[in-house]
Amino acid sequence: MKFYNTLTKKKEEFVPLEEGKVRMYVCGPTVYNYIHIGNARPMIVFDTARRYMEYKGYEVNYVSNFTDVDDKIIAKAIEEGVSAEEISQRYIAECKKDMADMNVRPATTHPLATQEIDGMIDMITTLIEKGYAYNVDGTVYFRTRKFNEYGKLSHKNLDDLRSGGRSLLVTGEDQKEDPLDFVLWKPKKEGEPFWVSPWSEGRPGWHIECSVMSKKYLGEEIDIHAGGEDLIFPHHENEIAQSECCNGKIFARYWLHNAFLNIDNRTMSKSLGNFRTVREIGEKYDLQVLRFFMLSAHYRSPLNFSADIMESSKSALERIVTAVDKLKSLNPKTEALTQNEEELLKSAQQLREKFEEAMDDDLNTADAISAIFELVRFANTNADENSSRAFVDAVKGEIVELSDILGLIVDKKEENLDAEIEEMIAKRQAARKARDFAQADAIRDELLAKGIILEDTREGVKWKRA
RNA sequence: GGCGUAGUAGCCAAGUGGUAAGGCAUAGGUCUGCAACACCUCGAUUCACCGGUUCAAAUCCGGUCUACGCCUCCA
Repeated sequence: MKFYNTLTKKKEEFVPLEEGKVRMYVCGPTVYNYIHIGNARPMIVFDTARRYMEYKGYEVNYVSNFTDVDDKIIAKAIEEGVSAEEISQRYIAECKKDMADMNVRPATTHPLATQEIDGMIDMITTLIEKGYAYNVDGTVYFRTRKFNEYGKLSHKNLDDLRSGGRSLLVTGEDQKEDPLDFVLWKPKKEGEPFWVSPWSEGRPGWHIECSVMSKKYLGEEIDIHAGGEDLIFPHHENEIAQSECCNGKIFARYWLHNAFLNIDNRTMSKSLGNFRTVREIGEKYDLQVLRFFMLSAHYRSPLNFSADIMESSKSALERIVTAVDKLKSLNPKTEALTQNEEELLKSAQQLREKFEEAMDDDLNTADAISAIFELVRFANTNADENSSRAFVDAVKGEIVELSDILGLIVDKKEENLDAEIEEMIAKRQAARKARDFAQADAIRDELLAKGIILEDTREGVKWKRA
């Protein structure tokens, strides 16, 4: 299994620190609103990475935080006249709902920044003792020039950064020894939540949170650290600086970053006002469709979101679900595999190999999905009422299992219809038998109005929800 | 200004030196009372453009154009 490592700019064979185990940290959202579909991309992509590694037999310790103290949360709390905690608790709950609907599994641990303040104070203390940080009137800064590997992840050099075209000066900048120094601890402003520290009553900087939570739940050295590409600089660069200076060890071996999601070819941003929440998409589509859409491109390629592409994703996903439905509705007359079927299953096996090769190659989910579609074609062509039960089950199992690795649910649970609707379907069948097609079509239209689509297949009447 | 991506059929998207996967949409056909589903068939002599290397390039090198990202809170 290979991953593209931002640190080395190469695809590298994945070798965990401890055989059979993976320690993985994914930067989670700041919870001040419903998550948007840009937040959803890393969640889906790295959840898929986790599922695949588990499929390969690894035990994955997957940690993803919620940043629950931050300017935006405080601003929202003031706006609503409630506590910051109330805001963060509310949106953590909503986020978990969205994750469940996208079939993103809960992390092994979801730490909260506000629950880890002691660890942050400890780490900052150590950094000061070692000379990597300094306190100016209650604000603690990290001394970037003291860490000579600073820039190794984003491949920037400090001189370029200092002489960049943009001014790095912001409020309070004159206190810093160097413009690139960043905040580890800052004093509270009036009305803000705060914690007591040796330097001031205040709160931690954003970067220190992830360093501390990663260390506490995964250890000083971890295998994989992941997140959106915008986090490379400064967030992840700063995490490396903090953790490596504090612990004296390599922080993370593999750095994985997903590319951005655009909307109608434009960056999603607050200023453009074009960001879309997962909740909003969920009102129109099953979020499985969103998941399918996200996985239809490679995670390191920019992905464009539009209504048309969602529609085509919906149709594509339906093709897989329909094929599985058809397999489930078959009533095989024989049980055991025939020799011919045994041969056929070997070619199905090759598609699983194609799937694995794709996933092994830096999570090429687009190629992996194409293997599933080839399996669908295989099923549609080769499985029918004359197939044995063993064959039908094996083919169905392949499609369902591979889809499940991608977190796509294609084996929908049987749903019971109302007695009333069942009766209408029976009535329509009677009408068809009597060749009263006008009546049959009228009933079909009536059901359609209720959101039930009927299909007369060779295996009998089937229905699905619109 | 610095760093870095991308440009493959109407659309989405794999492929990174050996002769263009897959999906959606469209069209024709088989099936069907009709519809839907399913299946079959059809589409790039060609991979933004111009040069170069090579027996061989969408893939490597140089240049041009276009779009985009990070450097600033944002996944």
